[in-house]
Amino acid sequence: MIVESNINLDKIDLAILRLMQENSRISNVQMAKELEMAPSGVLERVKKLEQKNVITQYTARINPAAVDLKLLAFISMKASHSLGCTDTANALAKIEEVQEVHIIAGDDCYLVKVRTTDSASLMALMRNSFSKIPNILSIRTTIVLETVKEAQQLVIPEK
Amino acid sequence: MIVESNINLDKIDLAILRLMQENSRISNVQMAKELEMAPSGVLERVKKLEQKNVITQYTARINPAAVDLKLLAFISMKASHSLGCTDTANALAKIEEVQEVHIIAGDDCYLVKVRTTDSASLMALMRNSFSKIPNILSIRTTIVLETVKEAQQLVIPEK
DNA sequence: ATAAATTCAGAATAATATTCAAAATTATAT
DNA sequence: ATATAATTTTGAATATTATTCTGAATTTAT
Repeated sequence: MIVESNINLDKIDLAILRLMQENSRISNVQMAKELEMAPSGVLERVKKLEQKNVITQYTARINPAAVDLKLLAFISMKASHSLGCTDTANALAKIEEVQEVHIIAGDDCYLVKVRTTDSASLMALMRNSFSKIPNILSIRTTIVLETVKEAQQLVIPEK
Repeated sequence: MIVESNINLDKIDLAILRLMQENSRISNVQMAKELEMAPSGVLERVKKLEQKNVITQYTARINPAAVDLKLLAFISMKASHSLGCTDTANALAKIEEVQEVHIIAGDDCYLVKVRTTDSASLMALMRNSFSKIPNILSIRTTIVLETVKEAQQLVIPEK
């Protein structure tokens, strides 16, 4: 999947991205007003941003506590054959409670973000799912006590 | 800000959340079809989910590379007066490149997720912004080499 | 400078959101 | 269990918005 670079995005595109990032249910009419152009023109650009995979998804953010997901943890792991081991990362990614899987530089190899109901369910997850992941040498689990900021918005730079 | 618990959300609410999480630009008509109810009824529920802060935002996910944000890093920090030090966390949260700030249990105190253009801009950020954060004893920066999964979707449990 | 390609505006139509009153359902109190 | 109150849902009417398309304008490449 080829990804377009910033070069192809002009000021209007970036403005659309900022608006959409802030509120993806904004109407074309509203965007058109703010950008001072016709709704049809805005729509055209939005379609292209979707096609070019600049916009990858429209999503609703849901309060995790409201759906009983009260525990957030970061797990970092060492692997036996260091990197190159995409299998391990893919196996981690398949676990649905795993929100993020990063391959990292430094002491450990993988950094994983996990959300579960409580510590008991995290324990269950580790017993049932993590234990089956290949090539793991060691695991260090860090429990989040409080999340002060959790933005998904990107700081979209000027052209 | 009071947050409602799962108890008040019935099966239909959870189904709406799943649909909205998957595609926040889905129409009421489409949701109504899938849920086998009238569009107006769906709308009513959505409004309530917004009011109750179950849905906190509608957002477009943007490919970071497309807007030239190619570097992702996690920074963990030790603080001098351990926790209780909300000032430090708040100061971190104010930095716009900082996407997440978590207060964590364990060796370190804060875990921060940062996104910048490249390592040079991360360096600049650390020099200009992080250096001014109070109460920091030590910093450990972990560079992400590759992100295998980065979901924002929650696994919404059954009623 | 010219031609080609792209982008945009404006109008027409299709689709959707929104509102509201009445009916249905659910919860509550007796 | 029954009556009452409160909430939720529906269905129809209206307002708003999305979408399409063609010609004009702008941009880009030659």
